[in-house]
Order: sequence, then structure tokens, then C-alpha cells
Amino acid sequence: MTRRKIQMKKIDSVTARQVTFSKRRKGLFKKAQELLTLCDAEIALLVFSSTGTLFDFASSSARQVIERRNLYSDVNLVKSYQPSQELQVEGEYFKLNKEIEEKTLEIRQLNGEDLQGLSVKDLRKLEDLLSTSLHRI
Amino acid sequence: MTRRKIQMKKIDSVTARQVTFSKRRKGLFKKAQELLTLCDAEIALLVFSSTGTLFDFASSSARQVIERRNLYSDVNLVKSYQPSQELQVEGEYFKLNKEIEEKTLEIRQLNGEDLQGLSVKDLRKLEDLLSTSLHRI
DNA sequence: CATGCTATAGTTAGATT
DNA sequence: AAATCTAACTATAGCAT
Repeated sequence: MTRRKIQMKKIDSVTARQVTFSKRRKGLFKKAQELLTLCDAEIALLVFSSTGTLFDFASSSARQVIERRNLYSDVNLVKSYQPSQELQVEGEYFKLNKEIEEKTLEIRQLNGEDLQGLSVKDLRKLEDLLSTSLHRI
Repeated sequence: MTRRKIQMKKIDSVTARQVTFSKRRKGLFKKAQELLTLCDAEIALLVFSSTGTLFDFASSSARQVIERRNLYSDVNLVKSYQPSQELQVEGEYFKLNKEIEEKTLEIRQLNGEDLQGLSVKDLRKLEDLLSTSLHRI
């Protein structure tokens, strides 16, 4: 796209591929955000790196889809409304992604990172937990 | 973006918004396709129009689906690829679930449980990790 | 309404730091 | 590994048809 036109095939160099992945992922999310804003669309975007780790997820207003779905089922406002499979699927995605996020944070905290969100009490708990774990090992 | 720079807000004119939606959606999917080709990533992209109808879905391994879809007219787009979409979704599920499983195990091990699968060397590593974490806290 | 055009806005590959 | 730069690309807003 720039200094040189590139071939549309998997980039050979691992490092170059990672850099491009990072740059283009950012660009893709920006485009998604723009589409979302300009056209009032709802977008769910899941990007996995080649190693299979979930790298990102973008959709602010897609949450509303879920909320709307829940609203419909809760209030039973529209009897004939059947959540489409796509929406159900999206809902499950959100759930799974949230679970992954939570577990990732938990791991980071067990590793002594991201502690600023914790109260002193929680810190003591975590400290005790780690002490116990250390003893078991 | 072109003849004129536009404001990043919802486009007022309904017709202009529809045109932009169509154009940009196309662009977004192209970018997604490029990212997945260049970087061997896996991408799931769900775009809902403002009326809430699912407009498209893209996934790395769904390449064939997308290609096949292009053979059909716009009107039949969604219907024609639904069954395959289910299959793709299954794959993504599997990945997310696997990631959750892995993280769950990691947490359990950080808590001193499920250690039987680890070698002595891994145990030492974990011990060091916990010591360091404890120190940070 | 959809599709084609095209000047310009926006994106990014490769280099540099 | 991450940020910055910028030439060289691509995407697209406003029109035209």
C-alpha cells in the first residue's frame, strides 16, 4: 500500500507480519467505528491472531443488540419475536469474551499486575491466597 | 475522505446514509479479508444495518463461504449462506471455549491446584512466579 | 435506487530511530 | 518491541448517469 505495493498473500517474515497485523487491526477497528458512527450500524468484530489468541473485539453499540434481545424476552413485549440465531450467537460471544477478559485480569492480578483496582482488603486476600498457593507447591 | 472531509457523526440524509453504509461496508470487508490473508488471522465480522438486519459475516475460515456468496445477488445474500455460517460460528465457539479452559486451568494452578500435570521444572517456575507476585503485593 | 467516476482524504509498507 | 515518518497506495464523498 505504500512504499511498495505488496502481494496479497501471507507475509513471510514473522516480525513484519506482526507489525502489519497490529497496524491493520487498528485500521480495521477504526473503519468499523466510523461505519458505526456514520451509518448507525451495529458491528461485532472479533480478531484472532494467527496463534489463536483473541486479540480484540470492537462494538460499542452491538451491546444494545443484546440488551434489546434481553428486553424483548424479559418483558415479552413482542410475542412473535424470536431472537435470530445470529443474535443469540452474538450474545454468546459477548458472554465468552467477557469471561475471557475476567479470567485474563484474574491471572494478571495473580501475577501481581493490575492491582490498582483492588482495595486494601482485596489485596490482603490475594496475598493470603498466594501464600497458601506457595505453601502447597 | 474525498471531495470533502466529512464530520464523524450520523449522516442526516437517509439516502446518503444508505449509500455510505453500502460503500463502507464493502470496504470494511475488504480490509478484513486483507488482514486475514496477510496475517493469517481469523476474523468474525457481524454488521447489522440500522434496521437491525444482519448484513454480513466474515471469518477467515469462511473464505469459501464468502466467495460462494458473491455469486448470489444482494437480495439472496443472507439466506444463501446461513447454514455455513452456523458451522463457522461453531469453530469460533470452540476457540473461545478453549481459551477459557486454558485460563481457568492457569488460575487453578496459580491457586496451587491441579499441579499433577506439571513437571518439577514447571513447578519451580510457578513457585518463582508466585514469590515475585507476593513481593509485588 | 444503484453504479461509475475521480479528486482528495485517509491508510500503510518500509525505513528509521 | 514500539513510535514516528512519509512516499505511495487505497478508499470514498459528492456528483453524474
